[in-house]
Amino acid sequence: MPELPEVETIANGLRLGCSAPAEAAHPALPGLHILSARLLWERTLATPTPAEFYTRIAGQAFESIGRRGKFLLARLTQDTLIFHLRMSGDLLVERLEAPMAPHHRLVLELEGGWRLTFNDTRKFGRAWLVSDPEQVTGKLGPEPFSPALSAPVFYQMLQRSRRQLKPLLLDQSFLAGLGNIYTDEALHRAGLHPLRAADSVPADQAEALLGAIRSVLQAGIQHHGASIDWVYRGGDFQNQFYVYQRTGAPCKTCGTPICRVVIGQRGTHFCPHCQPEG
DNA sequence: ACGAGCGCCTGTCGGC
DNA sequence: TGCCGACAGGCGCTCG
Repeated sequence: MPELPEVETIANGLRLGCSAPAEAAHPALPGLHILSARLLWERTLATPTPAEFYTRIAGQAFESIGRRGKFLLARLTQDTLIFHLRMSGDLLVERLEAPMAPHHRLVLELEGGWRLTFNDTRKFGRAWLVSDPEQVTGKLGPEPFSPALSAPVFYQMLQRSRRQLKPLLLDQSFLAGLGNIYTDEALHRAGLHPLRAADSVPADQAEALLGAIRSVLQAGIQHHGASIDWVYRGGDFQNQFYVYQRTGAPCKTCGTPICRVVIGQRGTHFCPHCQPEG
């Protein structure tokens, strides 16, 4: 579940805790101490070595929870613990005595009988424990909601690239946080073809694209993200899709069947009428 | 500088 | 039923 709105949803849950359904209730992380760590799949930990990780993280406490692009950042007493969920990662706060679900890859034992678990079916997710988060997030492009990212700035960013819009928007060093779903949805809202060359987009359409990116991400966050397949956390943005996974279905705007093509090895969905080429 | 291909993993689904 | 390929919300690495 790992695009910006899903990571934001998970970060909010860890930051604020949850009291609602009793079986999912858990405390907020900030303030809680980490007693010990256990790695169940070694490659989940990008850095440091497991031995150093265990000794360094024990005794630290969570201070704050943040997000940068698709990275979730947990600021600890001394270091920053960073997660990237990739395709199937998830973070859960559970009772220590609860049975261990399949696919748990990293477990932090917390004070008060709780544990933070990183669950990741496909094992693509990664964790880092670093003193400076820039070591991990340093190459990311701007945050989509950054006030510094004005329409003229975004237009200039597009002008500097001749790449196709779809792969460019997926490039995290260009803009941080978009993935396959929200890119397709944003391009549809902006009426832009995914193969369109970035430097061919005029200023007014660049502004519309930035607005579409922000509105689709905002809608995703308001719906607590999208829940697809086996990964379900209560989000329901999947019911709001206009193009993603709607191949052959009528466009909600004009009725034309939605097309699916492969661009940069990623399934890409668009309306050939609302998003004309050139 | 860029795109294509592949590796990393597990699971589901549709077709035969 | 069983097998097999395609596909999946990501990204880093090669190689042209």
